[in-house]
Amino acid sequence: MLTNASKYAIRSVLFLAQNSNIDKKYGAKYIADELDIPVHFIAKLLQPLVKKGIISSLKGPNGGFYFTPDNGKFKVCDIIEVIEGKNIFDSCFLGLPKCGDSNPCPVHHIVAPFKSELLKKFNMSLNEFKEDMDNLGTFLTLPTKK
Amino acid sequence: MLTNASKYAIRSVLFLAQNSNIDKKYGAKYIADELDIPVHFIAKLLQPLVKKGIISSLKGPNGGFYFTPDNGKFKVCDIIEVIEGKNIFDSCFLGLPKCGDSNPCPVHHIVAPFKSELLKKFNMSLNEFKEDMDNLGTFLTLPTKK
DNA sequence: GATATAAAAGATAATTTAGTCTTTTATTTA
DNA sequence: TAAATAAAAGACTAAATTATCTTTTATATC
Ligand code: SF4
Ligand code: SF4
Repeated sequence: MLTNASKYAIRSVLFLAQNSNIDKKYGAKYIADELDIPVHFIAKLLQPLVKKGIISSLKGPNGGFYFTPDNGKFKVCDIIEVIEGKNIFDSCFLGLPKCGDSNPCPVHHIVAPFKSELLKKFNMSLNEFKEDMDNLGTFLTLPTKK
Repeated sequence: MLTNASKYAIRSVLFLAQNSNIDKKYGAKYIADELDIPVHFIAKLLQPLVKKGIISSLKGPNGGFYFTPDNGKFKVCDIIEVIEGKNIFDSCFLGLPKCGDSNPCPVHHIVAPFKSELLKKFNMSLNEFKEDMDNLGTFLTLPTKK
């Protein structure tokens, strides 16, 4: 459903949202180690996200990637869109040509509500999403690491 | 989540389950046209399914692929396993290393029940699955075609 | 038995996704 | 202003997925 690229990107952005700010930046190397992602790969992925404004970065010593309240106005969906190009939630489960509520496949009643719940979640702003994680105690970086 | 290969295979098997029997066989060409799948690709995919016993086939004139009550004892999961190699439902949504009920990611409460429902469905025998489709009026081949 | 038919088998090609490596540019600090 | 640092940019390699093409084998029918 999601490519590795998207998964990596989402986790990285959320890591920055939770742990960084303008005075506390993280290099690609650190993020890669922390989230167990190939260094060069994540470095590439973060570039377009910076360009889009979903995360911030600064070159040079004491530079790195970081997150500002402004960055938090974007949504998880935006990350996916930047990385994948477009609507990843178009192609559905069995890849039928013209299906949907009126022509449901055998798993539509399972897939459709799942999709809409997920989409609702992914349409939250990153700031909200972060709040939620704090409140619900959900994790992205696992406790075993670091 | 599922590769094209799996999707194609599932749809083809279900098509045969619904429409074929030992006296009514369908060639790869027909199936491909009907389900809008590349001919050579589906022909390749069906081979291992026959070998496994999930569908039946006969060479020569009047030959083709078909479905018997015995074939119907297999499950959708078996199709996926044959095509993909193994447990496709292992790798999860955000690809975290050590997550789960006790270390949930932000979407675990959405993904976990979806996964278990889907797995329940895919663990039904193909005979049961077929029954279900007839009863619920769900489709795989769309009415527009043929 | 010869011929036609259709699956089985195998080799190959194209595309997408994943991952790596090198060079350039911006920024800080000494 | 020189050196060090880290992102940005770009070129490249590898692997998996998707798809195509060709040859062989089994079966039915004439
Ligand atoms: S789950 Fe719904 S949208 Fe997805 S393939 Fe089935 S019918 Fe189509
Ligand atoms: S949904 Fe559950 S199993 Fe899947 S990545 Fe999140 S925590 Fe892990």
